[in-house]
Amino acid sequence: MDPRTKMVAGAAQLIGERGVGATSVRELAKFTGAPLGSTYHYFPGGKDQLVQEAVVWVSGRVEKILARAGEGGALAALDAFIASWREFLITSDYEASCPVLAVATEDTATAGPASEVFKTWQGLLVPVLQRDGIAAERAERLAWLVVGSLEGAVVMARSQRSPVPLEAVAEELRGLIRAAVKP
Amino acid sequence: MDPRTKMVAGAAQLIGERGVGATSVRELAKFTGAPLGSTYHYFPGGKDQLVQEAVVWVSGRVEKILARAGEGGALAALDAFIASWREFLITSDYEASCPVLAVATEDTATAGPASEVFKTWQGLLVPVLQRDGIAAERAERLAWLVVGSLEGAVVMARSQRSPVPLEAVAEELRGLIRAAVKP
DNA sequence: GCTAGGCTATGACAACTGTCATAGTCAAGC
DNA sequence: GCTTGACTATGACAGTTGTCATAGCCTAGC
Repeated sequence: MDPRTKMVAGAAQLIGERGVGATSVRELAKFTGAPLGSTYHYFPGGKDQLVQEAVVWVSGRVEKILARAGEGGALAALDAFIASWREFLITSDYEASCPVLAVATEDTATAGPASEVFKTWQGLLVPVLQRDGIAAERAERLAWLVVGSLEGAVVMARSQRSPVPLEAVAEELRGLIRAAVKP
Repeated sequence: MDPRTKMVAGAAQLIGERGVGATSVRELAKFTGAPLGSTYHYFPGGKDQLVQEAVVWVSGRVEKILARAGEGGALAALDAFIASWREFLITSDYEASCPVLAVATEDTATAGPASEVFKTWQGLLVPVLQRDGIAAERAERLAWLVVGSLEGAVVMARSQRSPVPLEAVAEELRGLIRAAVKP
């Protein structure tokens, strides 16, 4: 893994664990084994650029999951989305939450890309829901519910250090989508 | 309003707008019109204590809303919960999101109280749902969904600078609770 | 073998952070 | 009127932050 993207991935991880403010450039360099000097070689835009790239990097991974599973229908997309968050929480031992949400919560300088990411995820879900026979307006709403509730559930699961909030939300979401798709 | 609680309230506001890391003690003092020296007079525990008190202060307000509206049944509680977040977003002109979530997202030093707050909110909702005839396990899950999805929706609405995500989530939540209560 | 350029190493800078000590103010209670 | 104690004002501290300049390394390409 090339050192540049290792820094981006490391930034995503650290931001997910401690937020943007508590993630210093020095610490990130140490964390990824890169020299501090390299940071401004790879990222002339400084910390802001690093944070932004971390956000789009995370978004790219999620988009891939969503796009691939979307072909299998709404329930498959939902399950894949849920599973990826579950795995994310478990492999981090409930230390990390979504870096995109962390960025969106903090200062507004780098919040632009984060805002687009949320819209992108929601926008990816909408046609999948529609293809399963859900009306456009309802699909828009349901897509917001799925993205919003899972983002919220991840924070709460991490904070409780327990899978319960995520699984509860997942179960209700499944029932709701199943009912919306069926009739 | 006594200057001490003015600092607590100000901390809650600033944390909701910029996160814990980006909220400095000096800025908070200036923001609330209090002298810097007073901070450590009122809060010998330093910034951590301030952050913690801000979290419980916010929680107290929400608990009061939830408890009062809960007497009117599940739908009333839900509507009150939604309304309070909507007002929160509008009066801050979509600059603020939930301070508790901001704390929970960032460092783990002060995350303990935030974690309890989420559990408290969820726990307040459960008996209200049960009293409307929803089975215990389902009520637990629905309560997590309500708290989690609204927390998520607030972040996304703020980030989109638009009420759409919140209203979408609100509408779906209303439908779900209405259906769960009825039969 | 040598040279150019991507990368590293080191160190510095000004600004800011949380924290605290100390001295000063000022109103309430005797 | 005086004293006590809550509060304010000021300034300092050590550490950390983002940022960048400069000097060195070290590997491709000729």
